[in-house]
Amino acid sequence: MANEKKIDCVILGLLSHEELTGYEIKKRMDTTLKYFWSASYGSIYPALNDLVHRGLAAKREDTNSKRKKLIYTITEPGRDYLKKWLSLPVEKDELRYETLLKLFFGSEKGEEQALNHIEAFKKKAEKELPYLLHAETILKESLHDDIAHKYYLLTVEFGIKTYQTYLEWCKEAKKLLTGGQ
Amino acid sequence: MANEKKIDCVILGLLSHEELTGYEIKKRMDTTLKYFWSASYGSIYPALNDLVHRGLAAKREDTNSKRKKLIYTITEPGRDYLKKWLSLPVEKDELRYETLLKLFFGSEKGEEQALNHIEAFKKKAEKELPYLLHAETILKESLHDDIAHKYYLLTVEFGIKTYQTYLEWCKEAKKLLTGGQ
DNA sequence: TGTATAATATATCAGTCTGATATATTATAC
DNA sequence: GTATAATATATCAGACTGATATATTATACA
Repeated sequence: MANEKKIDCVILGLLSHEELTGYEIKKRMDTTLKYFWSASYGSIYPALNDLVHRGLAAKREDTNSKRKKLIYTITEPGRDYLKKWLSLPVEKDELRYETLLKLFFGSEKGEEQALNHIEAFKKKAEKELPYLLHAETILKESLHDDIAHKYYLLTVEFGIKTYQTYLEWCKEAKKLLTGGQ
Repeated sequence: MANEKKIDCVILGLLSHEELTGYEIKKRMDTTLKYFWSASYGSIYPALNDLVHRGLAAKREDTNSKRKKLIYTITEPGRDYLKKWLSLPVEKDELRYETLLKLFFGSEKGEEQALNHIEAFKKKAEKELPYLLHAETILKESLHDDIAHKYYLLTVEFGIKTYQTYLEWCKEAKKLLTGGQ
């Protein structure tokens, strides 16, 4: 009961908002959710088949479009399953930063290498921030159009705050390494 | 060449500082590294055997202690392997927060449930912060005793800054949900 | 009009890693 | 004296990634 497969829950979550193909689910992962979650095709497609088997999602072929397309929707049991999972306490929040790992063992290679990793980390944060700030503007404007927007905004604000903190840390980290005090 | 197994690199990193048993490696993971990395016994023990096979680590039995103990050390090829990995660019920094996932889909269950998840998240951050602040003090005091301490401090400062930001976000998130905007 | 390239779409698989479990010994608390 | 915690190694089913395969449709541009 406590160990729902995460991939099932994310997919049902996305399907609770709109009907989607496997390909579109992957796109949502790589754009909207990527700041706090990710998933590969290797888990999405098998999970979709499994969800249909268990009656939590329904599959239909799109006859309108020329391209072969399998569109998935959430069922009532699927919505119940999602709600149950949402009300269970969070099992795990995990940060897995290779950058910090390489810095932790950094004395083996020295300051220059460490500074390179910090610079690369800084560039990634600088690149992502504009997207989050743009999402913030859009969501604030349309906050009352859809109840869900408030919840999206929560996660966007988290991203903005943490990325800004990352940039501050980069500055301090460089100072610490280059011996400035 | 580009795809070194992460578990091998972390273990070699830890062994580059001191000789360790598999059990002690797991303890380092669960205390020092847990803020940005994790690993299970199911990957540690097989990896240790593999590292010995490839000549990157050496194993010896501890004859002093009464308890059966297998102590691992890093070899010169192992140190070369570690240095090579440290100089390669970071492949992936990943944040995987179930809390944000549940908040993103939060409209399905409503504000109360979302506030519960935020409260639990806050408590976790509040619980971890003192350990990081304590580590900061210790490391700052002993900064010149060991070159490695500067690099440890880098990761501790990252933890402190991000956890403090999490707490600020919790406050804002609650305000946003309870309509105080 | 042809054609190269990008985007859409589904699917599979070897290999990595987790979480759980099993087993056994030694130290500590009461 | 004995229950419990800590030390120590090991294995395995199942989850998930990253890569790859395959095919179709849309777009760019010459």
